[in-house]
Amino acid sequence: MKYHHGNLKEELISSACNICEASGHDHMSLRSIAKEANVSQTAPYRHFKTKEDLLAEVSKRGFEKLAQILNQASSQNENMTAKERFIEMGFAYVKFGLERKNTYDLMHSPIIDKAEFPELLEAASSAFDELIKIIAELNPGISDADLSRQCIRHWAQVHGLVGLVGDTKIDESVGTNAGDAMSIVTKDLRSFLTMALDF
Amino acid sequence: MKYHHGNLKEELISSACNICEASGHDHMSLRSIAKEANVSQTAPYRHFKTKEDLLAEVSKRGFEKLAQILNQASSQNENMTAKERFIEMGFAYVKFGLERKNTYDLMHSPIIDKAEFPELLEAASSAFDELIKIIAELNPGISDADLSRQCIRHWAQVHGLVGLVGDTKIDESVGTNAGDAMSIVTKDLRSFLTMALDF
DNA sequence: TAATTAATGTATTCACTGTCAACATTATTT
DNA sequence: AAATAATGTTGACAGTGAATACATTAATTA
Repeated sequence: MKYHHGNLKEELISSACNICEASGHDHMSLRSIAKEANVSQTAPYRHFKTKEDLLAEVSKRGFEKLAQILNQASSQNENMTAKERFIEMGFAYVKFGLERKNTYDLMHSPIIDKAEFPELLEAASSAFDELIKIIAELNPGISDADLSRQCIRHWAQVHGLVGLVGDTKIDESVGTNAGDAMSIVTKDLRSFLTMALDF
Repeated sequence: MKYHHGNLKEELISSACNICEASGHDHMSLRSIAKEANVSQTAPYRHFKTKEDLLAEVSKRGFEKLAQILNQASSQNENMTAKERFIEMGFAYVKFGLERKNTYDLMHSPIIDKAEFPELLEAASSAFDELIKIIAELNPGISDADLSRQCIRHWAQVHGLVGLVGDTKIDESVGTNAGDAMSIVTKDLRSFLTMALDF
């Protein structure tokens, strides 16, 4: 085995992404990440100033993936109406958030101060821009202020839904009112979104 | 100073609430909590099986406070229409989430497995029930399934908004599209909610 | 009331964490 | 070829949640 790894930074990020998705970011230690790359516990410090730096990179990739997924959802199926593509984006968003919940949690975790990571900020913003595009297309001639309001409104709708479902998913078995309500939604997510994202 | 504290459990919870609100739940150690109560580092283990138990208690109090705030928002001002009271509830919800963001984050943090804490589950559910009441009042004769859908929809709306604003608050200064949009919303939150929570 | 027991506190220790400083090896530049 | 920068390792540090064994006080019971 050679002393210099050659591609350690990339492998650390990839390991971090895997561990995060598999176990959640709170079960994520630099040591375990380093071990998965067969490298000493302090090797990551040659590539990341702090653990937060590495987490920010994982978060950034999450936002990039999300932006890509949203773009796909709206750009493929050109035969659909703008509104249908909008619903598809909403569906893709919630699907992403639920299927990759641990990553999604990290992306919105307060342990990463986004203001300190301009690239992360930009990745998040570019995902948001996908939403702006479709909403603008759906509302020709809308004012900038109203466009902003509608984007926030719909973004908050899907973002909140991911959080709620993720929170209450297990509760279904317990049988609280909230849990019951949630199962009704998740059983037909697309039709729920068609209702919730209506204007 | 006497050996037995007398009211340690309650003081630990209250200290934990304070530290959580002041510094966020990730800067919250059992040791610091114990120190604030002038007690040894292992004393909390006589009252809480694990740290998660204590955090769950803090979270529970947060949900209780939230339920109380929502109830107040709808029950005071009997002169308002149901719809106006509904908007007031939404406003009170977002206000709570933003003003006590660290507590709100803990309440929705995945580090606490709500399924393991029935009392926490019930506190969260009782906050949700406040929403059910007003939505049912607003839609007389609504089916149970539709009632669920509307509750989830509006709950997700305000929950998502708290998350988004909390996430992007600092970004305003950076001037991303998302940050700009957010400031438009927060400058007149009540009118935004009047739009976003409309049917 | 006196003795026993349960409740509630402390001291010590453990494995694990992020991080730093000092040192080793290899790649790159001069 | 020599000097330097990049990238790796070892060992240590303080802080963490938690377990164990022990000390003190409160509550129960004979």
